[in-house]
Amino acid sequence: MSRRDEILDVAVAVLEEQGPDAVTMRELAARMGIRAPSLYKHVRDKDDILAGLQERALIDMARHLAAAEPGLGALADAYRSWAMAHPRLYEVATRRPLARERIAPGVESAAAAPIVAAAGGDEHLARALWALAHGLVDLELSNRFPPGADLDATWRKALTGFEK
Amino acid sequence: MSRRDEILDVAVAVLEEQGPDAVTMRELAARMGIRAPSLYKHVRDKDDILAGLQERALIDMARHLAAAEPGLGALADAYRSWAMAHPRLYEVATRRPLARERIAPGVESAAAAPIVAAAGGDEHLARALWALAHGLVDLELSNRFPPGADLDATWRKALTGFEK
DNA sequence: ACCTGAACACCGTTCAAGT
DNA sequence: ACCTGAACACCGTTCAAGT
Repeated sequence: MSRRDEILDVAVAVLEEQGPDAVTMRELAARMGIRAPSLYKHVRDKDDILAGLQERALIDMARHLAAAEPGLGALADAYRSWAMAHPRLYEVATRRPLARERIAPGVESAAAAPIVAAAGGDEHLARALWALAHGLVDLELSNRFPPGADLDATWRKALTGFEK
Repeated sequence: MSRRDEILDVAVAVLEEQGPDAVTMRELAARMGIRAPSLYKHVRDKDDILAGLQERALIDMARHLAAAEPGLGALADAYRSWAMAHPRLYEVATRRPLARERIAPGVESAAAAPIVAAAGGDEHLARALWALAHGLVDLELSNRFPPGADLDATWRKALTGFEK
């Protein structure tokens, strides 16, 4: 395992245990038993670390979506459950531009593939479905729905428009 | 105009002209001709300023949505066009938990009202529509769609599922 | 090849003190 | 009532130097 991958492992741990503000160069270094400046021998800058987290999130999410049962409902469940299991990682992965030049080719399309398949190949439908799922997840993660809202029912209602 | 409102005016200007990272206590103070510590006499902390921006965004967006022609398509256009006209403000307003205790009561429901009306009072449908619009806007603002994607067509396709 | 200490240019925030 | 300077505890990052 490369030193860069070790740094990313630590970053994931800090992100999930202490939240995004705790992901500092000094904290990552401290967990590895070195000093912050040493990180720059293995990583270009902090943004490079965040791009690495984004890539990992996309890869893991792609695997999770690909493993879902056929059908729009199961895919939607998979999308939501992955996001709820990794809320901080989901935010890091989606609330910033895709670092296309820093992420291995094919990762983006692999994550999109199950959605495109569920849309029967219609790219506009696929984007609409993705936006719908993302919007629901993003608003839930930001606590924007009223406390006590029945979000299962909201998801069901949301999908009715798109079920054939 | 209260000193707090002056600070919020400056914050909006900095946000739109220089981006979110430039919204620092020192920069706001400098634009007002004072020092950063002085801001704390008029504002509790930086989060209070962000909550103020969130409130302003919701109020302005509510007015804009309420002025839309009847019908789902016009409402969706209004949502998207407000967000694209104030992209930074949209992000500040939506990418953080609603500061319910810091925002005047009624602001949240006023912003939601046009969407609930378009949903014929169905709260689940209203949330689904909101999430769909938010997801499309959020992904567009984060540059997540492929360059050159025909997003007008995506919006049209997205809404077909919900038009009666 | 990998790590360090010292340093630079920043942050948000507190507080005693000035007018 | 409003503003200030000095200070504190942080940031990301660079760089010469050490092993």
